[in-house]
Amino acid sequence: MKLTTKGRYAVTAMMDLALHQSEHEYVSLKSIANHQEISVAYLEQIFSKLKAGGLVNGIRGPNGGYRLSRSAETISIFEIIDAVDEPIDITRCHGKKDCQDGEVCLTHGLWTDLSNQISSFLDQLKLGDIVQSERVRKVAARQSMRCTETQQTQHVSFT
Amino acid sequence: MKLTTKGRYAVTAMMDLALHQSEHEYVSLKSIANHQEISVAYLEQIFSKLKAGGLVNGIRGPNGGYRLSRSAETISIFEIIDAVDEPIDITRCHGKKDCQDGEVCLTHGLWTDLSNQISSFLDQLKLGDIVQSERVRKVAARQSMRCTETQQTQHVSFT
DNA sequence: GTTATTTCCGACTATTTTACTTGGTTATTA
DNA sequence: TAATAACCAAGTAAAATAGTCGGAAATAAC
Repeated sequence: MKLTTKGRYAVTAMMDLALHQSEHEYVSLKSIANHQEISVAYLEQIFSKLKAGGLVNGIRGPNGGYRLSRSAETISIFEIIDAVDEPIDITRCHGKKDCQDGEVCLTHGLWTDLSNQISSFLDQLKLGDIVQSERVRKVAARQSMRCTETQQTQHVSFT
Repeated sequence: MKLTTKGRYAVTAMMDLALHQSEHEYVSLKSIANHQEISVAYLEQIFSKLKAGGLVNGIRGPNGGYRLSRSAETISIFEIIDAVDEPIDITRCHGKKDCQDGEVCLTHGLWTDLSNQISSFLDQLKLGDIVQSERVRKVAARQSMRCTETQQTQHVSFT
């Protein structure tokens, strides 16, 4: 798996859903866009993948929007990132194990170990855990108050 | 930190050094290039960073090349990757903690936790550990026998 | 039934990053 | 003096990323 801004946006947006879907039946992308300073168009792209991954349900029209398809406690961060970022394998030989003369490459095991390490960490972490945390609740409360402000361009460097 | 093919090449090249510096006083980039199917020019770029990071010593001229500056047991995989790949911070706000109205962003803690998780895993892993492994030794032995073969282009997808 | 809202969808584009190559210079040994 | 090999700066092609744009279809409110 890969970690890009798209993946981070996805996690942030899913947290926004988890935090606000008690207030409104469905949460619109517009409101998420306001909270998180991501364009609606880009959120659409992200949510089409989240929907394809079965993580959210969407309905159209006025008062429409999205909901989590399951409880936040059962959705892992891994699932979210995995749904939006292209899967990649960290190994040089694409997991084929025959990158060099039909044998595994020198560092094959190292990269698969690392990959597993990251995946398992993110899979243990549930959306619900993060939403629970006190700090997140505070930030969310603050964000609710300031929904329309000048957009800052975020120059993000993690690809 | 970032994980790119350059970082993987660096680790692989460092392993090659560790495996062969007992045979020759200094190991040339040419020989590494033959073993690992990386161009000498690209290896030069990588080694200039490894040298700047204090991980290797190089000397010029015939029979010249590189050596590990310390024992393989004391060099971590983290150090190697950190030396060649641009450092990046995984958080949206560049670690400033004031990405939104002077407070931390919604998922700030999540990304720093993940970043720390990855770094600590890679820092515990020493070059020596990997060289020790039986499998690696076997692959290295095989590679020693086939130093001049047609170059395969490796289409790597982990950025 | 018309209008506003919102998801849905495909294609397009600018920028950045990656993964190299090229063309030299300098040091060292034989 | 010739060969070898590190050293260095800059350039480049391809890929990936981070979006935008223009519409179409569904639904609710009026």
